[in-house]
Amino acid sequence: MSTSERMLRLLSLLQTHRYWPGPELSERLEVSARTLRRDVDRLRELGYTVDAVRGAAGGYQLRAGGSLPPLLLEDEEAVAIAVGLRTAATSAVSGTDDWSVQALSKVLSLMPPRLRRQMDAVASQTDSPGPWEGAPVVDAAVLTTLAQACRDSEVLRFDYTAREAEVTHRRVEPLRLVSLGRRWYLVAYDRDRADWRSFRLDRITAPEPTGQRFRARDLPAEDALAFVQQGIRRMPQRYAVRVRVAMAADDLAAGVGRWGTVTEDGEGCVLEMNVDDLDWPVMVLAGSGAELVVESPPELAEKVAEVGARFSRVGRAAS
Amino acid sequence: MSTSERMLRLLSLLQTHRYWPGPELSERLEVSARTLRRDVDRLRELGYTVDAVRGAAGGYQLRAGGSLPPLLLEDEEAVAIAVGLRTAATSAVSGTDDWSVQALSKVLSLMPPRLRRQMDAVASQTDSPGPWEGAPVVDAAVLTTLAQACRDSEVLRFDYTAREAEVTHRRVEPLRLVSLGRRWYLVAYDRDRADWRSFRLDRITAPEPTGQRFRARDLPAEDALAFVQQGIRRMPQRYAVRVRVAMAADDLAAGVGRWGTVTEDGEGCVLEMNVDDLDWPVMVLAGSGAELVVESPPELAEKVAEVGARFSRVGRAAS
DNA sequence: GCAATCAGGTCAGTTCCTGACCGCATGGAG
DNA sequence: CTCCATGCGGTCAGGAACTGACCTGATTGC
Repeated sequence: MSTSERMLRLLSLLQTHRYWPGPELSERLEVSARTLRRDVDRLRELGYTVDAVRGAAGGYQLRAGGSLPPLLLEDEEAVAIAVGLRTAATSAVSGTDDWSVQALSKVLSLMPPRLRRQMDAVASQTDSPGPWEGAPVVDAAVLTTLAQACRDSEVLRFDYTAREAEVTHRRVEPLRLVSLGRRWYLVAYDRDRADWRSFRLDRITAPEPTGQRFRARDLPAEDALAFVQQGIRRMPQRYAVRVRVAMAADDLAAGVGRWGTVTEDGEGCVLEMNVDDLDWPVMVLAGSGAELVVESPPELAEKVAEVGARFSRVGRAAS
Repeated sequence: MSTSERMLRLLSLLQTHRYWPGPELSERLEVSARTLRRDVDRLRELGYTVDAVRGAAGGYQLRAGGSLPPLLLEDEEAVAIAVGLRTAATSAVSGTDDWSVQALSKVLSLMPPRLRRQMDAVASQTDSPGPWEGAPVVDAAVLTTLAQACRDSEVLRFDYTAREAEVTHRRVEPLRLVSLGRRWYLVAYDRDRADWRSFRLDRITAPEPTGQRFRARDLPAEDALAFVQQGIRRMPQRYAVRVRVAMAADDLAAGVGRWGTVTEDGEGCVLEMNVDDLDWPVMVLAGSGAELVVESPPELAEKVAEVGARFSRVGRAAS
């Protein structure tokens, strides 16, 4: 076994189990105890923090250091990571979204096929179609394909379904992925139209990297995010929800989380949220079990009334 | 720079960018082109699949091989992974949950403090208090602390809030984490009570590894999962939901996802789900916008009627 | 055809790695 | 307190492995 390989195996061992007695390590690596000590020293010189406990029942332990060591993962751990990243990236909720995509595409491009199949199997059972969001869910495969094409400056082909439902074929030079609101956009130079465009990812189908690389052009905007924002005439409609609820502020806040603010107000409290989709506030209100008054928007009042009427009919029919 | 370090840097470079021209690599690594070729050979001998494209504009490329190479991550990628795993693990939805925990505890224990802080910051903005689940959310810190204690066979101390709200102090030998339904349990040998117990994680506070290690005992059960199942007298109440809905099966299925099955039935369709919590089916039904008949359970019919009545009152008050 | 790239053989010099030995420091168990 | 298992590090000599330089081919795109 070469030295490099041995170092990797040592790192791997130190990552799986907290304490390793020296003799056990040296036996596993098939080297003398002296060489093991030298290997540990080498790791330390590389910047990894290896604690050592002396005395009887002592041993070695890898501790968090200044930088992240190369992660040596079991197959199942890798699958778990991929699945987690997949849902994180496709739901596009947080501020880490684009890094999630980057990490995902890195992991995916390195995962052997059998692990990728395993991941698909798990993900197909896991992917919850985000109950609260009406936003279209992005296909993870599309996302990673585009991310890799951006990273590699590779010309890309895909079909695009524009607003009017006409499907067009595109050949573009992809620049960057942007996540805005709950949507993903691809900023790319359209070769056939000879201009920059932004594409909604949920309207892209059958993306194919061509293998052909290109030199980056100048984007006529501050950055990709700005370009997308310029291009969007009408932002997705947002509702400013304001509802008076007859219950303790704390109890309501527990069910709402960070997607709304709850303020006390006399006997009850006031719930304020900004949402794209009225289903989620409706659910919160239904679950609250408390009397309420919808102050705005009118659409929510209508929706509540509609649900009330419909559910009342159910009540009569089923009783 | 030592050979081992150089190999790691080469792997890292190959992981970040798809194609690398040989001369650029050899320059970055500060070695001759010949040595670079030898390094690539070494990688191949270690089992990694490095593709090479000859001819002008050729280069090297790391491809998915038989096994996952050590992942060399950027800080932000690591944060994204940790956040993803954290939500995957704490929401305990999928079948990968325990592997998520293991991967998470591995990543966390290796992450330098600054990255962990960064992760906390992001997670605090991200953690959606799972709108659909009434189940208590498990603290990620508790989860990973316990996972590590299990892995390391380390005696653990914590406070436990039993059903009757009395807080007791425990010293246990942790064996394994089990995720059942939407809950996490710790199977451990309680040293003071001299017997095996299972603890609900959402009732554990302030867990502290003592550093003291122990020899594993025999669990009086098939495995940890079986032990937990035996111990739980009353499983969380599950409702078998069956509702007739007057809309196309496909449209409804899109909103329900894998958490229920939709079958066509004459003009409309039938929705069947198994849930712990009736809020989620109520929301699906509210969002459907269609007439419906609740066939079971009666609790759902009551709930629908209650919401219907309450929302109707809102309708009158707001109009 | 030419230029750029990867592939791989050979060789000599040098580096570095290994195992063996040594004495010392540390911490827990008896 | 004493003993023992463990980690720490110095030194040394032999040998393995690495490196760069040089060479010849093969492949690919312009």
